[in-house]
Amino acid sequence: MSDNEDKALPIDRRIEADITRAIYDQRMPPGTRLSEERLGELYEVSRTVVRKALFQLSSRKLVEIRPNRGARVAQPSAAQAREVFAARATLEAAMLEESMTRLTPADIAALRDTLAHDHDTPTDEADAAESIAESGDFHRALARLHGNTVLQEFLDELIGQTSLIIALYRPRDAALCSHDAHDALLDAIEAGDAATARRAMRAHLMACLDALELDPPQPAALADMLGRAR
Amino acid sequence: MSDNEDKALPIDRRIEADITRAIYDQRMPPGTRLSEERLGELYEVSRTVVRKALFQLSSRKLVEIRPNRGARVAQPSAAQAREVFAARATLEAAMLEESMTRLTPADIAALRDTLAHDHDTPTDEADAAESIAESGDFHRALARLHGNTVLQEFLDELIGQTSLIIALYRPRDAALCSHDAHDALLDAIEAGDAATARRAMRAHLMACLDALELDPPQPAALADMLGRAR
DNA sequence: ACAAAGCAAATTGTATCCAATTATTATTGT
DNA sequence: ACAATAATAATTGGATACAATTTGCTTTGT
Repeated sequence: MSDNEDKALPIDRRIEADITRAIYDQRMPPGTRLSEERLGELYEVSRTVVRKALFQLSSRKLVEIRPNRGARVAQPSAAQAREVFAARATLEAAMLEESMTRLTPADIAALRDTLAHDHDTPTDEADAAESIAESGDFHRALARLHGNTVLQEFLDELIGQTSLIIALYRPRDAALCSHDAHDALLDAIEAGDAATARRAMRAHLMACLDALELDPPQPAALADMLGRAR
Repeated sequence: MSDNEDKALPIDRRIEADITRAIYDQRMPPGTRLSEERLGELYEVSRTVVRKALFQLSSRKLVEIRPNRGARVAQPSAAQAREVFAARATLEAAMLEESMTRLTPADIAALRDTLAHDHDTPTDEADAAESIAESGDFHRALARLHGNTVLQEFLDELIGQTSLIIALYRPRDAALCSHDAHDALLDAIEAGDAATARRAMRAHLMACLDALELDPPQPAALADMLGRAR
C-alpha cells in the first residue's frame, strides 16, 4: 500500500515524473548523464521504456539527446535563457492583464496565503532549491486563474526550463525571484489596473533575468590565474 | 539523386514531417488510424522508428495515442478548439503589440507580397486546403518578426492544431481566415498604434473562431431523420 | 432468431538481440 | 616521455521476438 505514490500511472510516466521532479528540486544538475541501462536497472525495466521516458523529457527540453551520445539533463545556453525569460514576460504579462477583470479579492488572498506559507522557511542556505520550486508554484497559481489550459501547460514547460536556467546561472548567494518580489507584485496587482499589473509582471521577470550571471565567467582570464603569464 | 527530398534528416524525422504536412494540407483527416505496421512497411522500416515518430507527433498534439488502441490523427474537442484559439489570440496579440515598435515598412511590404502571391489562387473549391496552409504561413511570418524563437515554436504548434480544428469544424462552404481579413489586419497594423494592432489581431482570430461550427451537429435530431419515430 | 460467452486474429507494449557509433585504454614509434 | 594510432570496451540505434490487450467473429444455449 505504501509502495509507490501514484499506482495508476504507467512506469514510463513515473520515470518521467521522477526525473522532472529531481530537476525541479535541483537535485539533478544540468549536464547529468542519464544512462539508459542504468535507469533501466534502477526501475527494473528494459531500455525500451527508459528511452520512451527520455524522449518525452527531451520534447519538454528538460533533457538533451545527442545522437549516439546519450541523454543528459539539458544545459540551456545564455541565449536560450534570455529567450525563455522574454517568452515568460510576454506570456505571463498578457495572461495577467487578461485575468485582471476576473480577479477577485479571494483569489488574491489565496495567492497571499501561498506566499505566507513560504515565508516560514528561513531561505537561509541550500534550501534555495525549495524556494525556487515555490516561486514556480506562485507563477503557476497565477496562470491558473487565467483559465486557459493550453497556455497553462506551455507556461509549465517554460517554468521547468527556468529551473535549469537558475541552476546554471544563479550567482552563488543571490536569492532569485524572492518572496518579497512576489509580495510586491501582488500589491501592484491589487492596487493597480490591467496595464499596471502587466508592467509589474514584466518588470518582475526582467529583474529575475538581470539577477543572473549570464555572461561567461571570464573565459580568457586563465592567464591571470597562472600568475604573470603571457 | 532524386530519391528523397531531404537526405540529411533521419528517417523518423521524415515520417514525422510527412505526416505533419499531410495533416496541414488536409489530406489526413482527423481520426485517421495510423497503424504502426502499415507505416513501417510503407517506409521500409521497423515499428520501433515508427513509434518514435508517432510519439513525437503526439507530444505536439497532432496525433492521439490511446493505450493498446493505437494512434489516430487527433480530433480536438470543441472545448479544446476554443482554448487553442483563445491561446492564439492572447499570444499573437501580445507578440504583435511588442513587434510594433520594431516593425519597418519593409516588413509590412514583405507580408503584403506573401498575401498578393496567394491572391492568385482562385480560392474556389477544394483547394481551400491550400488557403488554410497559406493562412498559417502568414501568421508564422508575422510571429517571426517578433524575434523570440521560443514563442515562435509554440505558436507553430498551435497553428498545427488549428489545421485539425478547421478540418473538423469548418462549415461546408465558408472560407476561413480569408486573405481579405489578413489584408485588413495589415492595414490596421500599418495605420494604427500598438494597442490598435493588438485589438485587430484579437478580433481577427475571434472572427475565425466564430466562423466555425463548434456546436454539435444536432445530436438529438436523430429522431427527426427517422420520420416520426419515438 | 437473438444474446451472450468464448475463441481467433490483429495490434500494441515490452524485452532481448545484433549492428553501429563513440569513448577508453593499450600500444607503438619517434 | 609524449603523441599518435590501434585495439577494446561501453553505449546507443534499430530490428526482431514474445507477451498482453483489444477487436471481430463464431459458436452455443435458450
